[in-house]
Amino acid sequence: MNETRDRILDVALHLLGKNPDVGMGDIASAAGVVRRTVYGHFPSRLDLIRSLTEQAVTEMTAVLTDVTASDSEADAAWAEFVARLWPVAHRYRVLLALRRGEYSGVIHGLLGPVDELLANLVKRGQDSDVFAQHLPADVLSQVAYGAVFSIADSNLPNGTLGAHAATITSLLMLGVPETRAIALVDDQP
Amino acid sequence: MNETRDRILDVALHLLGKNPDVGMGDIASAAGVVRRTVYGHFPSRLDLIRSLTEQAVTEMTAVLTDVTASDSEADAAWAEFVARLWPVAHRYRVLLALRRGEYSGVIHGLLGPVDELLANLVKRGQDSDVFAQHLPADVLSQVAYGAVFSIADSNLPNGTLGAHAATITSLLMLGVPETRAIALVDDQP
DNA sequence: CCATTGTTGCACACCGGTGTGCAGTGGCGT
DNA sequence: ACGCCACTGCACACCGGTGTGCAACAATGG
Repeated sequence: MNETRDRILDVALHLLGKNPDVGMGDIASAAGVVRRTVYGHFPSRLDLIRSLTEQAVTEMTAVLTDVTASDSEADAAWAEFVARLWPVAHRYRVLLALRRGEYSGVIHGLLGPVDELLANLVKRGQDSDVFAQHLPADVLSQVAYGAVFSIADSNLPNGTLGAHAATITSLLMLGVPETRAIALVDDQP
Repeated sequence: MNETRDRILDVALHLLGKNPDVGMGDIASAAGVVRRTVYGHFPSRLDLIRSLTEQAVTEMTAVLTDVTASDSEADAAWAEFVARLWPVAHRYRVLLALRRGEYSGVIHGLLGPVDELLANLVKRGQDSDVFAQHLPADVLSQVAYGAVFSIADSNLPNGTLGAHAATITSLLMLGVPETRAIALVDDQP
C-alpha cells in the first residue's frame, strides 16, 4: 500500500544507523524521492524518528512478552530474547545513539515499556540467583542491553556468529558462568 | 596560568557530558565568559573537542601503559585499569557519544592508540586463557570498554560502588568467573 | 605611566537544515 | 476520458549555530 512511506522508513533506519544526524534531504534522495515527499508522509523529522522508534518498540515488546511468558529460567529467557532480537537489534542499533541528543526525551519515553520489561526479567534472574547482583536490576539490564546493541554496532558480519557472540557476552555480564552461557546458546535454533 | 582556558575546558567537558550537542554559547556562559572569548582560546569548536580528547587520551594511555607494564595476569591488569580509570572515565564519558556524530573521524583517530593498547591487553588475556574468546580481541575490548563508560553514564553515585560495579561487570563480560572478579576487585585499594 | 594581554560586546556574514506553499506532472483506476 | 492521488520542483522564510572583525575596556606588570 504505502510503498514509498515504507521505503523511506527503511532507508531512514539504515542511514540513521550510520549517522544519527543525517538530514531529511539525504534520507529523501537515498529513498529515491524528493525531500518534499518525505514531509508529505512525516510532518517533521521528529515524526519520522518517532515512527521508527514505535516500530522498534512494537517488535521488541512482542519478543519480550513472548519470551518472558514461558516459565523457563531467566537466563534461558534472556538467551532466547537476544537470539530472537538480534536481527531486529541490528536494524535498530540507532536507538542507542538516539537516546542521547536532541530527541532523547521522546525516545526515552517510548522506550520506557521495553526498559521496564527488561528490568523485570533481570530482577527475576537476580531473585532466583542466576544473575549477578553487583548492580541494581534496572542498571544491569540497561548495560547488558547496551552491550547487545554495541556489538550490533560493530562491523561484524550480520550472521549467526554475531547473534551467538552477543548472547554470550550479555549473559556473561549478567553473571552467568561461561559454560552455562555456551550451553544456552547451543540450545537456540 | 591559563586559568580561563582551563575553566572552559572543564566546563565544556561537563556540559558535553550531558549533551554532546551543546553550543559554544552555552559553554561560554557556563564558564562565566563571553562566546567570543572561547574562540580566542579555541579557534573552532573542533579544536575545543580535540583538546578535550587529547587530554583524555593522555590520561588513559598513562594508566594503560603503567598497568600493562607489570607482569601480572591480564585480568588483574584490567581490574587495576578500570579502578584507576574510573574517576577519569566518569569525566570523559562524553567520548562514547563523540565517537559517533560529526567529529567521529578525528575522535576515532585520536583514540586509536588507546584502542590498540586495550586490544593488546585483551589479546594477552585471551592467549593465556583468562579471557573468553567468543569475540575477537579488538571487538571484545571495545565492548568491555564501552560498558565501563556506559556504567559511568548511569546516574549512579560517583563513589566506590560505581568503580567496583564497573570493574566487575567488565571482568564478567571478558569471561572472568564471578568469584575471581570479586577477588580481584577486593585487591584494589 | 605605558604597553601588553585577555576579555568584552557588539555587528555581521555564512551555512545547513527545517518546514511550508503552490503550481505542475504523471500514472492509475474507473 | 476523467479525476484522483502521490510525487515533483521550485521558491521561500526561518532558525540556530559557527566563525570573524573591530573598537573599547580593565588588569597586570615593567
